[in-house]
Amino acid sequence: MPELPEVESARQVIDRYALGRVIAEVDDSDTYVCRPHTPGEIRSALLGRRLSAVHRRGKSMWCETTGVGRTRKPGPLLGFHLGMSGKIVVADRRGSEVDGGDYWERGRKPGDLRFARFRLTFADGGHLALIDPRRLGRVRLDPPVEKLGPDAAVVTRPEFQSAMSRGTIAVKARLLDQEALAGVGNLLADQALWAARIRPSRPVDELTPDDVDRLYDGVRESVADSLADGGVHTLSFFPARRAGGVCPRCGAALQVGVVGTRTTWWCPVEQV
DNA sequence: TATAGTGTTATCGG
DNA sequence: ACCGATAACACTAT
Repeated sequence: MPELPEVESARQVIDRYALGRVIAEVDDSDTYVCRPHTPGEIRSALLGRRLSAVHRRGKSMWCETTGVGRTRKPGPLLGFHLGMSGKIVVADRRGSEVDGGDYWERGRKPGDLRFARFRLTFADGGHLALIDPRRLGRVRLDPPVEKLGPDAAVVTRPEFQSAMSRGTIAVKARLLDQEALAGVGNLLADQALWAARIRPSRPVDELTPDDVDRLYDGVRESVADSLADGGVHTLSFFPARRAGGVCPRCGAALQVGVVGTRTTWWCPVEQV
């Protein structure tokens, strides 16, 4: 289930395997995943064009599109969000697939399009599909990416300080706010707060400048590690995050609760 | 068998 | 304006 590193690997799959191919057909019939568009709206915007570039900010991706004519006229942006169960697969003419890695959905067999909620068919016979059993993902034209905060992989310290200022909300809830900081999900948030030794329920207005500094380091380090190691499952705090789990540093029994509506694990001894 | 879940968005109430 | 809670989505893992 995707967080920032999994979205980045999906972006790389599109970048490497889908760019430049001409769009010959579009299945945008899933009205929930393609909301607020009506069926055929994305199709008619994309037919005959090609994907020319792909970007990521936080957990959102979008493709630039261009016409195939001499002018390569820029067209609408095609946005993707993987939600909680989404996965991008790109296939060649023979149906042979590549995807962003085996990070979830271990049971799915390559080529299984049962849960394809959106599909571009290319003129060469291959396709790009969003596989998404729970339909929590999203495909839309011209996604509002300008509303997102700075990307967690490249956010600067001053930007982060600004994102953590104002209000009284729990620090974990703020980390999860994609308009404040884009790309931190539930697991990365727990990891970063554990690394910084900060209790997830601490109100942001009670954080000291030193707390914010350590949290910045924790976020950057957690994101960098998960990007380097291929996903949030590789994070050091992840294995402890279960019933009976103990703090990997001090061995204390972890505490579990709900913060910012999400299940949260933390070390009650070290995270104060 | 029952329940929780690595996400987002909209809405309601305080 | 801010914040917490809830529902919706529909499937998988435990």
